[in-house]
Amino acid sequence: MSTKAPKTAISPTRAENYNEWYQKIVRASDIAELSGVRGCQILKAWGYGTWEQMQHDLDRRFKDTGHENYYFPMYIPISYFQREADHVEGFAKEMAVVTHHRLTKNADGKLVPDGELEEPLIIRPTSETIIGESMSKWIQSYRDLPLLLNQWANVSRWEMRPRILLRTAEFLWQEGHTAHETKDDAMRETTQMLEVYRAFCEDVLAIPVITGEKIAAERFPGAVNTYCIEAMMQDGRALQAGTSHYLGHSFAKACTIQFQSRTGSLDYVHTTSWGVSTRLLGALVMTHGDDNGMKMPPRIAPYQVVIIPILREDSPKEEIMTACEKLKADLLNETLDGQPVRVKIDSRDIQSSEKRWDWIKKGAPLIVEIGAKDIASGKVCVTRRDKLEDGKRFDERGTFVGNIGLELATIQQALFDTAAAFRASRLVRDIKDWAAFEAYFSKDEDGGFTGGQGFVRAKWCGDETSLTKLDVLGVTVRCIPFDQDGCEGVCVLTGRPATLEVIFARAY
RNA sequence: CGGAGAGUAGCUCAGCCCGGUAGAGCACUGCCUUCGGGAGGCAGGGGCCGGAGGUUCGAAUCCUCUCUCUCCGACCA
Repeated sequence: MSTKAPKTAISPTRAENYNEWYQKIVRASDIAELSGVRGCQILKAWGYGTWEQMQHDLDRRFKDTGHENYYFPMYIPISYFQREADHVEGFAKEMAVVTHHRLTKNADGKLVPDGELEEPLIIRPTSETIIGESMSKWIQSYRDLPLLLNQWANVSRWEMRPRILLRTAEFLWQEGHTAHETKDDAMRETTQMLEVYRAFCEDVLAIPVITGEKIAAERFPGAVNTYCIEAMMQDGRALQAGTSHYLGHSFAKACTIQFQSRTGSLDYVHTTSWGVSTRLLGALVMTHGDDNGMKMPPRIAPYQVVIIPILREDSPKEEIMTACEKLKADLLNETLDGQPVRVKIDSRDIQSSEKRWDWIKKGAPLIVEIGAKDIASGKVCVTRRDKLEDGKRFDERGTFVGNIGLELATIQQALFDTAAAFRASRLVRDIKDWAAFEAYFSKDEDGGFTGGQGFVRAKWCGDETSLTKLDVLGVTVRCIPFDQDGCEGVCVLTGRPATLEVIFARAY
C-alpha cells in the first residue's frame, strides 16, 4: 500500500489551524518538544544550537558595550524578593517555592519532603533582588559606577497556560543588570540595550520589530519605564521579543544600593535591567516558518549548508564521501560576516530523500546534494530552503563555493524582506474611530491565518481607563512607538483629542 | 485557577457504550527489489492500555481520586 505523500510537510497548514501548525512545526523542525514535567520543554540539538548562535552573537554585543558576565544563585530568599512591593505584586502568583532540603521515605516507602527550611527560597523569576543585594555591597562610591553586568541563566515562572517556546515554567535567557550614577546614564543604557536587541532581531534573526515604550499597565513590576521590541507573527499577533527597563530607584531603595557622590552626598544608584529569552526561538518559528517547516535565517542557523551524499548501491561511495568532505573543507574557507561558513555533512544511513526533507523541515538555508553524476559534471545540486518552489538547481562547484557568502547574505535579506512585507501588509494606519477599530478586530478571516488580524497604529488619548473597551476584543496596547508623528488627531477609543500614537494588537 | 476535550506501540488513532487480559497505519529491525528522491515486497521487534485505589471470578472497558496535554477564559517582566 502506498500512501500518498502529503503536499506539505507540516499538517495542518497555517491557514487550516495556526495554533496546531505551530505546535507541529516546533516538533517537526526538531527545535523543541514538551517534557514530562508540567509546563517544561526540552530544547533539542537544532533548537539549542540556534540558541547558542544567539548567545554568541548577543554576548559579543554585550561585551562590546562594556558588560561582563556574572552568575548569581538560582535560589532567592523570600526576604530578598519581597523588598520591592511592585515586584512582589507582579510575580508572586507564579513562583516556584523551595520549602524543604531533603527527602525521606515514609511508612509506605514513598519519598516525601523532609527538613523544612527556616526561610523558604523561591526559584528566580528574574534576579533584580538577588543581584541588588550584591550590588549594595559592591558599590561604595561614584567611582564604582557604572556597574555593567549580565547573566546567562534559567528562570522559572509558574505559568498557568504553557505554550512551547513562548511561555514555559522554565526558560533560558540573559538578564542584564546595571547601576548608574545618574538618571541620564541609566536611560542611555536602557535605550542602548534596546537598540542592541533591535539590531540583533532585525539583522541576525531577520525579524522586523517595532521599538517603543510600554504603557504603565504593561510595565515590568518595579520599573519606572519599560521599553520593548514588538514583532508581528504570521497570525497577526504581537510578540514581545525583548525588553529593557529603567528601574529608577526602585531596587536601589529596596536593596539599599547607595554610593557616595562626587559632592559627598549619599545617593541611590539608578538601575536598569534588560533581557531576551529562548522565546526568540518561538518568534523565529512564527516569523519564518511555512507549511513545509522552518526557514532558519543564515546568520543564526546552526548549519548554513547541509551536504547530503547521494549514495546508491552502485555508487562509488568513497569517492562521493571524499567529494563531500572536500566541498565542506572548501566551504569552511569561505565566510559570512567574517565568520567561517557552518557546514554539516549528513552521513546518516537513511534514504537521501528522507534526509532532504529532514533538513527542509529544520530549515537549513542551503541543502547540497552530491552524487556520482555531480562529481562527473563538476557541479553541485542546490536547494534553497526559502525558495523551495524553485526546485533544485545545478551550479558549477567553484561558482557555488565562491558565491556562498553572498548567497547566504542574500537569503538572510530575503527572509527579512518577506517578513517586513508581511508586517507592512497587516500594519493598519487608517483606522480613526471606534467603529472602524471594532470592525477591524472583529472581522472574519480575510485570506490570512487565524487570530490576531494585525497591528493597528492609531491615536490614543493616554487615559488607561479607556482601555477597558479593548477587553472584549482581546486587544492591548503593545507599545508607544518611538517614531511618533506628533500630529494632532482623535483618540480611536474615546474620540478625544490626542497626539500619542500607539500600536494596538492581540498579543502572545 | 474556572469551563470543555483528550491520554491505548516512537507517532496518528481504533477498541470502551454492551467487562473475558490489545489492534491498524506510519515509524523501527532484518532480507530482497528499488532509489537524483519524502519508495515497494516479505518477515520481525515493540504496549502490563497515564498513575493509584475500588467494583468484579475477570477491567483498556464500570466507579473514585490523581497526573499530564490540548482548546476557551482569567492571569501573564
